[in-house]
Amino acid sequence: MAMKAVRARKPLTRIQRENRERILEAALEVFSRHGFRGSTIDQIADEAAMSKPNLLYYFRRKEDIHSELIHRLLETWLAPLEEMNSDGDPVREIRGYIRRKLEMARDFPRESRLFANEILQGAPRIKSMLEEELKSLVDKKAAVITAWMEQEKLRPADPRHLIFAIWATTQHYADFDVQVRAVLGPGRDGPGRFEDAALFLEEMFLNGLLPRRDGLGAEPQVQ
Amino acid sequence: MAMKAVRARKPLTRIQRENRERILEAALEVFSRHGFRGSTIDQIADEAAMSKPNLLYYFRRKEDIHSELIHRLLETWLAPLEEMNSDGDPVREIRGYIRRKLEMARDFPRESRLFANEILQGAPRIKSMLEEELKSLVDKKAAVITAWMEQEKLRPADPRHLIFAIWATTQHYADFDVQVRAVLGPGRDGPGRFEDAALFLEEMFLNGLLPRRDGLGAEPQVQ
DNA sequence: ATAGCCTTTGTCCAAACGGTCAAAAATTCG
DNA sequence: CGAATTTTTGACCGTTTGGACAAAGGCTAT
Repeated sequence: MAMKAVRARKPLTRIQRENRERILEAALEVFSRHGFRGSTIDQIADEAAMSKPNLLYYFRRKEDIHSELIHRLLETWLAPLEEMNSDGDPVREIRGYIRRKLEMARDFPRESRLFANEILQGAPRIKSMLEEELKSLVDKKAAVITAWMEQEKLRPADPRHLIFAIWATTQHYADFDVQVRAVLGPGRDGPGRFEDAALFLEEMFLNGLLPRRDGLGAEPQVQ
Repeated sequence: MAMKAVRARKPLTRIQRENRERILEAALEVFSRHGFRGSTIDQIADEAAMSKPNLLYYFRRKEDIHSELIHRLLETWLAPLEEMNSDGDPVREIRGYIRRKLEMARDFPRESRLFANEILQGAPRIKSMLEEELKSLVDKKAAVITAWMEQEKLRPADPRHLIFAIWATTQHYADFDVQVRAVLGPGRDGPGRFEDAALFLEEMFLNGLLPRRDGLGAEPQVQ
């Protein structure tokens, strides 16, 4: 009986490392546009310039590729929030978080869309991770924000909805990129788009839309 | 002589009206979860409790169903922004817009996800509508907001990015519902979720996070 | 060089897919 | 009623899909 080696714990060869990366890169491109069900192995193989059986030599099932992508993504995804430091200046920390998330939307739009696709479809593959890891991280950071508010360094507000708002506004520039470009039009569209967004969001989250009533007239200084 | 539009060939029968609605309702459920490519006619027929050939008697192609849904949606979708009135009080108008959008996220989450799916996939079917109708509506309302800012009724800010921020934050509660629920957990989750969101967003958009420095309230002076 | 493993490919398959069609069943209408 | 029309269905078709497999082609260490 010919034994098919169980690809379990052997170290990866150079070719294996290279080709797995090529496949994951191609799969990110495809999955992020069409979602899991809307993507085909043929599309991915095509994108990776590889034959389908060859691709299936590296990943036995379509789902394995998707699973690997999603799991890698989550680490990266939580990092910016992890970085928010309870010892820092609240305004600086929140501004930094907004900036980091916006940079991720700019530099990793496919990852953002991959994630959005998964959530839109009901997060069938990562629901438990959301309920455990993500929830506990948000709980932790919500407590930090609440403490800041109790020290009256920030206005009182629901910290969880604040986090949602930061997620929503920043990821919007990756996930709804087509719409953003369409609305801004060829004139206003361009690389400066993210700079404008950053300026707007920082101002918005910190000061809101109401005119200031302190009679000082200057923009708010942050320590 | 002008001819009657092709459309008006025959009036729909009662059964046609009923079944077309049943199909569209089922298709909304399916498309909003899986996107166009990820959905199958069988799924939709199943959801509508109808045989596939029967369904195809009412809509010749899968794309026709999707197209009908998307076109119906867009009218509803633009309405809340249309309602924003340049004669009204800016704060009241913006607050009203946020509230209306949030109500839509609460009452029509499937429509929101259908739209999100379409945009995520690059808006292949509605790109031109975004560039024309949506863009011109946003341009119009951006001008209104700009005027408010010039009258110093609002702080100066990019009106288009403000509109994006309102879209993003409100639609988030429909599109990322699974994530929101997971993070809030069984305790904080519930119908009150949207009420909390509304309170947070209104406060956030209008006042921001910084403590007030107008010396009128009980909060401490900084500097 | 050559044995032994790693990699690639052509071929194949069963299921799922979008869609057709003719005929049966139900409805409408004179 | 019965005829005309509309609605429903089972059977079917060509294509696409995820995946299996054995055989062929490379690579590398001895």
